[in-house]
Amino acid sequence: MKLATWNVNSLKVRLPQVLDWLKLHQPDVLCLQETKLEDANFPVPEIQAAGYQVLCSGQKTYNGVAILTRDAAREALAEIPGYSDPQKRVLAATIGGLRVICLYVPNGQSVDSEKYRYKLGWLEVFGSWLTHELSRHPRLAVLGDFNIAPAPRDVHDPALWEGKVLFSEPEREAFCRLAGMGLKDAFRLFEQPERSFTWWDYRMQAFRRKMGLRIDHILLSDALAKACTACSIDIEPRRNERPSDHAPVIAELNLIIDSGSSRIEA
DNA sequence: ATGGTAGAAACTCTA
Repeated sequence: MKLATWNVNSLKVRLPQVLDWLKLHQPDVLCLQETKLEDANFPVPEIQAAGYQVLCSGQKTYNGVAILTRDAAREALAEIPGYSDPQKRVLAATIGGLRVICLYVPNGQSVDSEKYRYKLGWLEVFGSWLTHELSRHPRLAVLGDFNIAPAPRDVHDPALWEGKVLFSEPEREAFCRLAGMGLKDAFRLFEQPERSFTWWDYRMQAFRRKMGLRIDHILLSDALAKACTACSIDIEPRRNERPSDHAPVIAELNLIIDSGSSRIEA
């Protein structure tokens, strides 16, 4: 089975690209971020026509997450229990015995900003909830835009980015804390090309100049990491006309979803 | 020196 994540930066603009991508890659699950749509305006008929069911939690203008899934989802949750946040950034669902969490971590703007403090606080709260989710769901995957480059090799110019938002030490520590809960960075389970990134700023021709960061991730619990056979970044959509500034990330798992019995078979 | 581009929305904010 294939799990994927893509920050589309407006689903309204990117819907044709998403439909093309679904057809080409046929993932079992696709997590979307920055849909920027209220749920009432989500393009459900178009997604269903492509063979996917929709779970979404969105708002006007900013943020918004969704999970597109071939198989039925249950136990959907659109907020971290006990943490009321008007910003729609998290969506969890159980799909055939697999717990999937789609997330859009706050960007943080700059390290001296109120938004940066919100980001670190958000990660703290998310981490506590994740501990609880992991205790209930050994087969768990967290996919999304983490807005954190975990290591120097995930940044085109680590010296330039040192201490900057997306690569600052407190953010990297927060990422390590999540990974330390028994989650594996699927991308780093395999040998990868150097300078592998998932986001390139629209400005200064960053994509053409290969000035990117790897900030979109798929984290897998140990049980799922053992079944993971590949993980890659698909940079092709970043070459499109009117592209998202992010590329999709795909993980392949040697598992079969059995939605009838909600079990997973190796 | 704080640039630049894109999206949504509404003359600005967020990334």
